[in-house]
Amino acid sequence: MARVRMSDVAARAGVSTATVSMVLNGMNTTRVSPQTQQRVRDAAEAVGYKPNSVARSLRTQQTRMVGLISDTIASTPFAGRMLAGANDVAREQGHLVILVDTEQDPGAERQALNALSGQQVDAMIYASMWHRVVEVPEGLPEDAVLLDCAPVAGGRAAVVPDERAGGVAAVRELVAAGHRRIAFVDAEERFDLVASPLRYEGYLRVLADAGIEPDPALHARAEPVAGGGREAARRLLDLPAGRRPTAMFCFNDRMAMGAYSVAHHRGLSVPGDLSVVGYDDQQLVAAELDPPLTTVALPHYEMGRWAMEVALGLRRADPAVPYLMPCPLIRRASVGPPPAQLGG
Amino acid sequence: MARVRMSDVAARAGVSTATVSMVLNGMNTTRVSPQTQQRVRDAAEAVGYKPNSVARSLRTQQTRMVGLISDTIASTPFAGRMLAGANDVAREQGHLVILVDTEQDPGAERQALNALSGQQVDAMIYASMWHRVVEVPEGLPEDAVLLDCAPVAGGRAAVVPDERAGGVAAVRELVAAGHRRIAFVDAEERFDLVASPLRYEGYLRVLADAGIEPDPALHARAEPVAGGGREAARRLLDLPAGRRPTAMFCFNDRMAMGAYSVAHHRGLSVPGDLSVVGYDDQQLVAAELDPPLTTVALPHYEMGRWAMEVALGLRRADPAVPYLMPCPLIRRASVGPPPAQLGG
DNA sequence: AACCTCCAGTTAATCGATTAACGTGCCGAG
DNA sequence: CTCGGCACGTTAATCGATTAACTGGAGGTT
Repeated sequence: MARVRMSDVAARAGVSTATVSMVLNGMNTTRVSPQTQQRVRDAAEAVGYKPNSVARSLRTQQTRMVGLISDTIASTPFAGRMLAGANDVAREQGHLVILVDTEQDPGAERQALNALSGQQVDAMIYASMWHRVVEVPEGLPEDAVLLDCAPVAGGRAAVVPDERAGGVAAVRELVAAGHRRIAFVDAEERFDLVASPLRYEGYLRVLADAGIEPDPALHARAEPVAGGGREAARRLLDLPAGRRPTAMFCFNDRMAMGAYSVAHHRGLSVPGDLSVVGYDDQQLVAAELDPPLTTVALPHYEMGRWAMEVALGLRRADPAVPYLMPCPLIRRASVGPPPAQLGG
Repeated sequence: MARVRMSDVAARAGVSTATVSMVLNGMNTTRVSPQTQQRVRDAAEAVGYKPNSVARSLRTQQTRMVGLISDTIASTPFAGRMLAGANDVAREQGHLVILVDTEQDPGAERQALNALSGQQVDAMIYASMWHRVVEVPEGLPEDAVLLDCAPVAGGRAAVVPDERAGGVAAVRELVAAGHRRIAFVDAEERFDLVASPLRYEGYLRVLADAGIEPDPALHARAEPVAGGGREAARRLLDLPAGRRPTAMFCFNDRMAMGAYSVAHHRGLSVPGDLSVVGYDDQQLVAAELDPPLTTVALPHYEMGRWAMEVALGLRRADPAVPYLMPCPLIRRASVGPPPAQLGG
């Protein structure tokens, strides 16, 4: 099972390895007669020749591999779509991706950086599995691309979701359905959670455009999980009749799940009595809720593609400011007009 | 920014590259005086030497990289945990993993196989993102390890979840709580879906052990998503009072979600009126349901570790039969005793 | 005839490490 | 004195491809 080398092909075709190399790579084809080219190709086929990319990489100083460092593959189900986007572009370009998970351990991060640069990767992507601001690790190459995170200091190519526009789209959907008392079921404050304030800005903007006075009581914060969503939804639905929201824009789909379950416990129908919009378009969740959840999708696949395209030089990025990837609104069945008795 | 080579270190330390290599790799250390060793190390440090793994790999014929081919990174949120397990072991062993997603396209699969073998990977793992029987792609090395799938023809190292034991654990939990009318909310039949019949076997086994006559009406099949779960749960709860189940073992967490929502619509409380056990322990879902779902975890992380350990020769596998990884029962709050009026 | 130009390849250096085989100087034993 | 052996390294071949520089001969020009 010894691998067959180029010299084996050369011997069989009765030429030098230089000729084999040229023919197989299509370089300087004018210098080799068509007959010889065919002989070489036949020989390669016959012996089952597969080029050794390690040797080639050593010589050409290009590995056609890109390193993808991420802080956590494990803990989020979004990772997959991001990897898929990056992977697809890499494959289209004949590149391979080396995946390293540092589990947010700075030691592992340094080690990974070393391993990848030792491996002579052609490009590098540094990915966060949820949108945040990161301290760029020392030793990350200048031309590395940041994926789903923005560098504290700026100056790097980066792509993040356009959270504000997403918030706008979500709330606009609710306003368009006729709602005026719209709650924002927000996540608790956290220094590195950049999504929350941006989505809130979007929310406020739409209210302003619609001439709706924002009611601070309708901005409920809780832990961004289903339990938090339930807690916040309860507080909101406990408000006196006139101040109670007819719609909730939730920070994420899990909080929306919580809102659903409180509504159902109180005998409120979604969207008959309460409209809900989520965020994330979480796989295997948003579409599975009853009714299916209208939500804003986090463009993980697209961001993955973008990052890889920039990394491979297929697309230019402005290092001054992160690229904002649009978050499309996914219309399902959790938004309807506000209930009639409150309309009048 | 030219990379520094071993010869640079050698020049600075005033020795040959052979010496540098020996010192830095800790080989034959007796043949180099401690002073020289120190000089070499200092020189390496001073010039910031990082070994070039491409060159090393060419020489040693070992790349310290393992190829991980998967059919779909994108479409399942389980992928992450599997990758994480594989990655952790690889890292512990100083290996890197090259990830290739073939998107179940046989062309891409062949291409990936070529790319990886050309890349001279030291080992290879072929992963499916859900448990099934696969036709091993032509060209997959003999010593590749199958992850979350079993080869139709056998004869390969492989690891899959122990679905039967998982079914046993789930149903035993229900029996232990006092239930005797236990439904199995199953997936529709599908030739390559191996989990369903095995979980059903586990279910039947526990009933037999407990002396409970299985009722065919309690084996409900539907599409394995929330909608299917709702449909099946409705059929089951429409059964006449005496035949109605007091507990449901659901094929997956999504079907369990469906069962929850039907129960709630009918004013039934979980687990007061209906106990539910799921399967998968789906991230961001099972624990977030209200009440949190008791379920059987799919051991993705552990299977990922196992596969990588076998691939790297850390552990022996029996190629005759897939290794069955235990599926632990995760106790949360959806199981209780059956309602009293049916107990007497 | 002398010189040039193509054609159709070949030779050999090179990428950056690893490692088997080979010095050298010095000391002690016989 | 001379040979062996050790301590401490060095030389050079090698991994498998790529590619700049070269070659040998046919044919065309002046």
